[in-house]
Amino acid sequence: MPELPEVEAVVRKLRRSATGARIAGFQAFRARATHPQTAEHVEGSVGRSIVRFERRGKHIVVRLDGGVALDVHLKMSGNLTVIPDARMHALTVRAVFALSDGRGLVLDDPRMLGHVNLFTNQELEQRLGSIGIDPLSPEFTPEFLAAAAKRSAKPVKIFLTDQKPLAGLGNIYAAEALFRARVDPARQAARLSKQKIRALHESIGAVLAEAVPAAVRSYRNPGNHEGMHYRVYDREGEPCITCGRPIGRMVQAGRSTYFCPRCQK
DNA sequence: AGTCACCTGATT
DNA sequence: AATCAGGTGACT
Repeated sequence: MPELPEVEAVVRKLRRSATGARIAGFQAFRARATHPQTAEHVEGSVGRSIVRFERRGKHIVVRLDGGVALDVHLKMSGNLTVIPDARMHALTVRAVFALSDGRGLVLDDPRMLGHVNLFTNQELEQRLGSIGIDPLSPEFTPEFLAAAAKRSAKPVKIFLTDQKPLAGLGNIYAAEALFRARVDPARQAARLSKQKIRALHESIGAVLAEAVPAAVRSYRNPGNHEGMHYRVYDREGEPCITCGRPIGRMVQAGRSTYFCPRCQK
């Protein structure tokens, strides 16, 4: 279930369990798992060690020795985890990196939209070059948000989920941030007032500050869903926690946007 | 910026 | 049987 907080949780877990591990083998069970590359190409990772894990927006970057890196994207339903025995993986696992200690680093994705690619560090920079700044980084300031919004011709919800200005927000947390800032998702990003920009900047930070630890908790023990409580997402028809009126849903760019028609104007 | 395509699985 | 799903890239 990956937007920025979930990907961050995955990366933190991998850092503790797989940093320094050596890749001893690679197998893809579906061609799609390495799209647009071939499995043979990704096999170029075999024999290399994992130097560190990074997150770039919703991408997981696995730096290997020798100046190369794996780029993993989980899309809608993927997960990247370490399992105790590389041979004992679930049916939904689409690709396995066998580690030299017998464990497996696996891309698990029932929907098969996620993929893993191998690039040189240079190629990767090229590829991820268009990705925007991270809302958890110090570069994410109200001034940055104001300047980026001014350049956009899109409704603010589409602007927030476009990964080019800002990388990491998706359908859930964009809606949650807009609700907290009391901003109408359909409003043109370029038309937001200074105050609204400031409020939005603050609520993006607040939403992520709540969502990251919640995601870490739920990934720690997968059975127990101590996930975040959404204020508007997936709550169509339920009362707004602020005004009590029913939460609404509209479709923007083919995706549901949940919002309070009264609070967000 | 909207629509479809990529896929499977859960829900109506 | 039809619709929907946390993402995104390729069209139009």
